[in-house]
Amino acid sequence: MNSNSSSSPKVPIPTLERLATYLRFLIDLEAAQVETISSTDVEKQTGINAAQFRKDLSYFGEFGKPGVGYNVLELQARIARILKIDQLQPIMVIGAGNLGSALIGYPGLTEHKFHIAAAFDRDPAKIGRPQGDLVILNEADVREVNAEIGARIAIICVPAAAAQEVADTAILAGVRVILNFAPIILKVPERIVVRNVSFLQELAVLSYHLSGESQK
Amino acid sequence: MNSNSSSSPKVPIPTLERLATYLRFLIDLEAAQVETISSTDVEKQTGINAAQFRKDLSYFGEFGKPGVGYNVLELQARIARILKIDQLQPIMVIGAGNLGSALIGYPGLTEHKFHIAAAFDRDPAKIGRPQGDLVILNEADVREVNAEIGARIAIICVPAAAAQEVADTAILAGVRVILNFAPIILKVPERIVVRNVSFLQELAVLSYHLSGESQK
DNA sequence: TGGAACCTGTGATGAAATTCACAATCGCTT
DNA sequence: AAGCGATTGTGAATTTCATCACAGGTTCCA
Ligand SMILES: NC(=O)c1ccc[n+]([C@@H]2O[C@H](COP(=O)([O-])OP(=O)(O)OC[C@H]3O[C@@H](n4cnc5c(N)ncnc54)[C@H](O)[C@@H]3O)[C@@H](O)[C@H]2O)c1
Ligand SMILES: NC(=O)c1ccc[n+]([C@@H]2O[C@H](COP(=O)([O-])OP(=O)(O)OC[C@H]3O[C@@H](n4cnc5c(N)ncnc54)[C@H](O)[C@@H]3O)[C@@H](O)[C@H]2O)c1
Repeated sequence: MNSNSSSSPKVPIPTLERLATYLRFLIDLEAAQVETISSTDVEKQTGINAAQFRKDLSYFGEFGKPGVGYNVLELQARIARILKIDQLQPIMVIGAGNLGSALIGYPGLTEHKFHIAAAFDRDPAKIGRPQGDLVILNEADVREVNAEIGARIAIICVPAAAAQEVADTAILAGVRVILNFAPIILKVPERIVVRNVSFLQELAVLSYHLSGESQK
Repeated sequence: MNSNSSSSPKVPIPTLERLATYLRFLIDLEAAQVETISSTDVEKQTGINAAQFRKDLSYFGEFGKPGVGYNVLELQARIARILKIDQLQPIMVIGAGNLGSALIGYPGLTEHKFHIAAAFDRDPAKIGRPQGDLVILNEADVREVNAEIGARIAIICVPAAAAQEVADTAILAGVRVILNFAPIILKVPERIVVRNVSFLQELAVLSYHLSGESQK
């Protein structure tokens, strides 16, 4: 049921997930004026196995120098390139409620070259309201607006009952990948990639780990 | 770097994650007044492989009846029990900014028997302010307050720079597992389980999938 | 009562991801 | 210019996870 549409050498999804972690880490290293880092340093500071780090990178070429390590700035740039966030990546947010608003105001996105180009809602009370740098637009105009901004990423922050519908709309408007916060499994065409974020799922796993001896 | 501190029969983490999905699904089925469901139905409606579903459950005993399937209510109850959310599970939220506020107001938590018992912040402008059913408390009082409420789960919604510090505080206050939203890798004792939620990571994976031929 | 349709639980098998382990390379020191 | 410690990149080994496939239950109906 999955998504490896194009690329040839089949990069593991967990590798991609870690890539984002590395990028974050490298940005912090840059801020700390570290110029070079070795895979063992990475392991010490992030807990990610050194060989794992090297292998992850090896899917995309050679990045380091034996005996020395990796140049922080260069590696940062190359990872950004791989993830296609070396230049601003436009995103649309659908649903400007509690969660959508938090995202719209989140500066971390910009730091990683994600740019919320438009936010939509269906509630007349919200449409037209300024929110951060944006004005909330009418969800009915998704298609028309996206013809201009060309977002291929949509973030869905509407209630579960509306999620499938707005996903369909977004796809019609040219969106190719979706980050879904609604607790529902979206049905989408093969070519569309969806990732779900579920706080409940995370909490459930944690709760499970509250092992046997409840009070101590 | 990881978390499988205790349990004996070694349940795969992905299984635990799916358990929460099943629970959500079963709640929706209950609302739709479905009484019984088979693993093949689950596959049809969620996309999760039927054998996977059965195997996931098999780690915890036998739940179904051959030829019939699973009783929705019973399975729901048993999964909730496994995940320790069969009765209200108290949680503390630290950081009542954009994200923390969204969580505090999120009704989905209650539906899954998670209960935000207290929310803390350090900003004097926020302390004392009502928020949903709660009043924001002073972060300096985490320990004292938790002696009363006994939360073992903490959700960290403070800026990265403060995250390690509040994690330490939470652990001192008796917290055993942490859901961390700050983009930083927390250093915690072995026995503490941490899960990180990173929107940036999710977006990065999606962005990667915007394959080759950029404009169409 | 017997047989067909339908399901579960699980050992066996296969696929994917992680980790190991080592030859090859680099820069420094003498 | 040769030797050494550090570090990379990557096949091979290992571990973890997903799927297959089937022996047994269960129900229904004739
Ligand atoms: N708030 C949280 O902490 C949280 C946590 C996890 C998951 N979620 C999920 O995220 C989603 C949004 O949560 P929230 O708390 O922001 O809810 P919310 O009710 O605050 O916001 C939902 C917004 O979507 C808008 N909306 C409804 N139908 C729409 C449509 N068809 N088109 C466009 N906009 C539409 C509403 O007007 C509202 O502004 C929900 O599915 C929720 O389950 C929220
Ligand atoms: N907003 C988002 O959409 C989003 C998305 C992903 C990740 N995050 C991460 O979540 C965290 C919170 O994000 P946010 O948008 O809510 O930020 P925010 O600035 O709106 O809120 C942070 C809150 O933490 C409080 N705080 C700071 N130091 C504290 C301390 N020591 N103890 C207690 N409270 C303290 C601040 O007073 C503030 O109220 C950040 O780490 C951010 O990177 C946010």
